[in-house]
Amino acid sequence: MQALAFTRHDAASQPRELPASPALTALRNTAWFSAWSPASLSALSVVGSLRSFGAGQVIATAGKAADTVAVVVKGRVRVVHRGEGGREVTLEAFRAGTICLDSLFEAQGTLSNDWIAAETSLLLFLPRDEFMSHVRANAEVALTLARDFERRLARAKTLTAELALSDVQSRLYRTLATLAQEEGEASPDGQVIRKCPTQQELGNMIGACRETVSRIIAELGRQGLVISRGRRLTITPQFLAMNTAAAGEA
Amino acid sequence: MQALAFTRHDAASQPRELPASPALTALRNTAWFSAWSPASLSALSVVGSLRSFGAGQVIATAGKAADTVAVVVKGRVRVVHRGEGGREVTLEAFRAGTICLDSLFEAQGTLSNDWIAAETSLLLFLPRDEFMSHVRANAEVALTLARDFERRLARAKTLTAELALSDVQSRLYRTLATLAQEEGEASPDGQVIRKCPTQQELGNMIGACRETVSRIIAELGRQGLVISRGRRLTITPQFLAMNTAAAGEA
DNA sequence: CCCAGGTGTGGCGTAGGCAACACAGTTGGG
DNA sequence: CCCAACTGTGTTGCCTACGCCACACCTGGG
Repeated sequence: MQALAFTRHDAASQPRELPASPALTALRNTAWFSAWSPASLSALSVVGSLRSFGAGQVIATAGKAADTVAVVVKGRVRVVHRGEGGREVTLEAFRAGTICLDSLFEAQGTLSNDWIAAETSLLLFLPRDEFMSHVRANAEVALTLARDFERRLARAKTLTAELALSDVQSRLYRTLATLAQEEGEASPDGQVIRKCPTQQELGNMIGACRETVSRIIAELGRQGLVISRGRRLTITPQFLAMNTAAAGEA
Repeated sequence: MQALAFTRHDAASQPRELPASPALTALRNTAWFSAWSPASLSALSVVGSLRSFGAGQVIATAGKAADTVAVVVKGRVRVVHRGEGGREVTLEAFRAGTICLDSLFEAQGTLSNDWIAAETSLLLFLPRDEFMSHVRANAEVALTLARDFERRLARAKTLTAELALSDVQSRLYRTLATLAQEEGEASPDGQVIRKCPTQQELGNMIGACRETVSRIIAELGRQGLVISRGRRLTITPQFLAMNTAAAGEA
């Protein structure tokens, strides 16, 4: 709202203000907001606040009032549900350029799950009402929102289906394959996943325990389908071929 | 069935406009469209077509082009994913007044799952593009859409979490409880669920097999927490008390 | 160098899927 | 009205996938 005037007067009489607000740059570089008008962006950036989190740090816990939305500027955020016995599942993951939205429409909404920084991350928090009023003003933007939700819904449904009718092995195979495709960098041996999620984390993503994941990956290694060295996991092209579009293994 | 009304007006010599189009009435009575302008509704109703389906009948199968959306005017639609070994899960259920949306935003979207009529149902099919152009024209409506998706996402996340970390028993307890609250009619003994889903269907909803569901319900009956007679299931208030907000049982 | 956090492996116990039947209810046809 | 043909339910037995426990080995960051 004021932002434009702000920057302009900056040079002249501004006591202490960054010439190119980091929040604004963050918004500009965020894929999710690509359809937004510059005016909305700068208006939003004024009321937003940047905060960074270390790997594993808790960003918010279930039950907290959902009065703010978080843009993932850098890093990765996981939405985690904790069960009784210390077990937990990762329900969703938000990578850089996406936005964590939960209970957006409930009047007195509260977060339904915990948000954890999966790695060192930089988040931009925006007041929910402010955010929503911009969405409300622009049908195209509202559609972006709907599309985003649809994508998330599709993912959730896939996971549900897998949990209900596949075994741990196939679930792991599939997530390794997609991980390779989305994160992997090509190399002579195959797709290399640098900074591969912990086996515990992999387990959480597919509803399995650490040990089982370990066993399966070890077996894959023995078969030469995968090379695991420390934090780096290499997925061979053959494995990829087997687990994309087809699914059958003994 | 609609055919009757149709023929009647036809004979009466109205070549172009039905005085009270069944499609329009359907739209008007559908909760999902309550925020829509009358103009949009009648425009849509003109291009919509009503069709009815018997219980268990397949409405559409995975892979079909998602070029139409379906409003559930009467009855209930289940979205089902079929796995290899004949097993299947119910991923979502749409009751009367809701609208089945899938792959709404993909350019060449195809349905990702099968749609089955859970009971005798009446559906109104609308061409997707037509539908979308109305949504696009009105931010408020687009927001309704987003809200709808968010609700579905929340449900999906709950199911995922349960599948990953609760056992069949607690899952069943919870769905029985919600079923009682949403479908049940009060009675001296408790909430009566008339036309309760088959045990097979219950199993599909929670990713369990028929036998297990049977065992658990039988046990509940023995404990007097539930009365199962034929197609009717009665949930006692005590059971409800136990499984709403609290969850712990031996 | 050391400690913490990640990984490999073995054993044990069990939830729950699959198969297999036997007994209802309901439908419908003669 | 009665007997088939179904469709849904109760129950029992077997068998495996996998979670949990327990412990030993890496490995990389301070």
